[in-house]
Amino acid sequence: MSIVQVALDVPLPRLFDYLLDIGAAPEIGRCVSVPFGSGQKIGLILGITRSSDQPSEKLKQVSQVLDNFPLLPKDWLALCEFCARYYQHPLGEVVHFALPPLLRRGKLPRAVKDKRTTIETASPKPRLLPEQQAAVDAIIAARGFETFLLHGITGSGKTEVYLHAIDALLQAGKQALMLVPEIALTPQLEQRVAARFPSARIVSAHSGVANAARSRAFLDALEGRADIVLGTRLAVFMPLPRLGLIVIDEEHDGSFKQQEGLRYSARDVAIFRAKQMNVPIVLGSATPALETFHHARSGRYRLLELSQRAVAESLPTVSTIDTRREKLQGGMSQALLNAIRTRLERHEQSLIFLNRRGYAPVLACPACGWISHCRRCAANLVLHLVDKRLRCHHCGIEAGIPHHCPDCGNLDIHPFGRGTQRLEQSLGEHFPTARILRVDRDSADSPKKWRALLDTIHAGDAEIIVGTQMLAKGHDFPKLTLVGVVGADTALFAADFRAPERLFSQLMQVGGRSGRAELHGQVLIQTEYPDHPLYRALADHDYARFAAAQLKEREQAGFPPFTHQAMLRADAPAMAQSIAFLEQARSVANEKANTAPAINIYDPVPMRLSRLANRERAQLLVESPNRPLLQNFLAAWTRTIRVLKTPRDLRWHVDVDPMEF
DNA sequence: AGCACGCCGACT
DNA sequence: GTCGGCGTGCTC
Repeated sequence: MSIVQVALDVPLPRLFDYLLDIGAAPEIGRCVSVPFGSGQKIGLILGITRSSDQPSEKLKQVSQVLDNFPLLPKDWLALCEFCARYYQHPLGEVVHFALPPLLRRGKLPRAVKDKRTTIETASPKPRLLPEQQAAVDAIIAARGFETFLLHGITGSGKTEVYLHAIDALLQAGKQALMLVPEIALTPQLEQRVAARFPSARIVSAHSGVANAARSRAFLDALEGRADIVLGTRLAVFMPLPRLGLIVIDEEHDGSFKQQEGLRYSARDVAIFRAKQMNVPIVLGSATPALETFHHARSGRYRLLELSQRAVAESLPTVSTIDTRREKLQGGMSQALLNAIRTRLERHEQSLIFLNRRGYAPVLACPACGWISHCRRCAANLVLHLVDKRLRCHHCGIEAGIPHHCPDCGNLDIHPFGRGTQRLEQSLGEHFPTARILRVDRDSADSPKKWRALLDTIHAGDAEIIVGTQMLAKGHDFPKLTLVGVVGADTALFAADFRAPERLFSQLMQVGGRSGRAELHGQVLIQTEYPDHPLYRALADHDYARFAAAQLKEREQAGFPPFTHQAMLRADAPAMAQSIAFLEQARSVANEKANTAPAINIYDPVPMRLSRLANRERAQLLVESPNRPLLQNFLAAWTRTIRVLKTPRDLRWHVDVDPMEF
């Protein structure tokens, strides 16, 4: 008779001990069915012991060992353990999250015949430019774990580098894991990979894959039948016994961070995994995350540059339109209107890119350029209209709303970025006969509608497209030669310190949508800050200069990657409850932090009201320049918070390396 | 998170 | 007298 420690899908940060009779040999990684409370649950054996902390009369018997289930490998379990520890999430929940839904419920998918379509002749391997070849050679030559940053401008052929590296790997009998952002996982990419490796078994893992297929893909990967796993962030949990290479395409993309439940960053988990499995990992982007670029500069990652375009297209001309001296017409300048008119005459397409993602509104003075800045830290104050206060989302300091500009006395101060709302109507008024298409979350709220909109654009049935970030990536519009950018300045002075980084990346991508070999592309950015370094760097297509300037600012301000952060968030029916909980959590944190110096605990801050009715959210930031220290602190802190008495309808979570402010 | 137990209001 | 509201406490 032995005792097994079982991970169960319950939000409790511990394992549960069960008796297992001698008839079945206990194995770590084995699925079991156990009695739990009044019911029955599926669990995973993570430990085997002789004794238990629990009194022996409380121990129940394992009901059934699911030995027709594959044994989950040790490295996969270690990956789950890492995530549980790093993201302060119950291990049982992590293990179950990492399993596909069918297996999670103790069911095996029905076996299907291998319906891999045999393609007659593999699609040819294009010749590589010297830079691409050098990158491929460096990746192939890696002995064990090494992190590469493949920094390549739009059109420089990053995907070809991945495919060549994967090719070399497959020939060595290894498996490859390739992660792509949510939206980018289009059938096109799957087809391209499939056409390139006709004899390889490729499996997909993303939310669009049905449950049974996802479970089969998981088993194919686990049992070594799959050669290439292609998927979104959740694919980072696919077990791969012969893993030889990990690729993260568009590594800067926000969709690699899960924003609920287990708040993991698939990019960071993948790096851990590469290290654990001692294999190389390639992070690819035209605009790497500043964290990644910082590591590449410091030599921790190896930088591979692709500076030449592999395709016969020139980069678009990027310039700014100074809107300070001009009365805008429905949010648009005369220069932008003229540029659109020219495109209409030439039967080319224009895209008006609206930057109106939910950036927290900051108060600004249009006369002198004053911005509501926090005097305690490097962040900007956010306008909360509900209670007419200005608040710092970083440190929590508050102030009233000034009646006039504190610098120049101007009475007409208002939230930044106002005035882009009317843009669509006003386009219609200026160009009454033009076919205008709006693409945003409302007009493209289903994949079907989104598809239809893209088809309309491709068919050339739209002359002016008005859209948000949705249009920035993944699609080529052959007749598009003008991108007008409106409302970009909000990101320069947003409360979120990552906003400029995202803006740069988006504008770089959206600019890449315009122009072809024979049709030169143009990007026009309307701004009140035409000399801002971000726009200047963009005009020069100089990511490195922009990144260096941003990193300098981040270092001075003490923001990531020069510090590590975690956010405690709470939501409850009333803001007062959320704040009260965070205050309580802060006071117990302060006690702990006394023994751990170099941990900064800020004040609770109400978040701007969430659209979800009747829940009000607040957050509390914790920082440390020392990651292990922060980790230890968080582990002890969450243990204490869990036993605090809280209102029934209050929920809280910890977000490690948060991306939302 | 479920799910049971438990102690106070309107009902076949 | 009971059915049922959801507060609180436990799950090896």
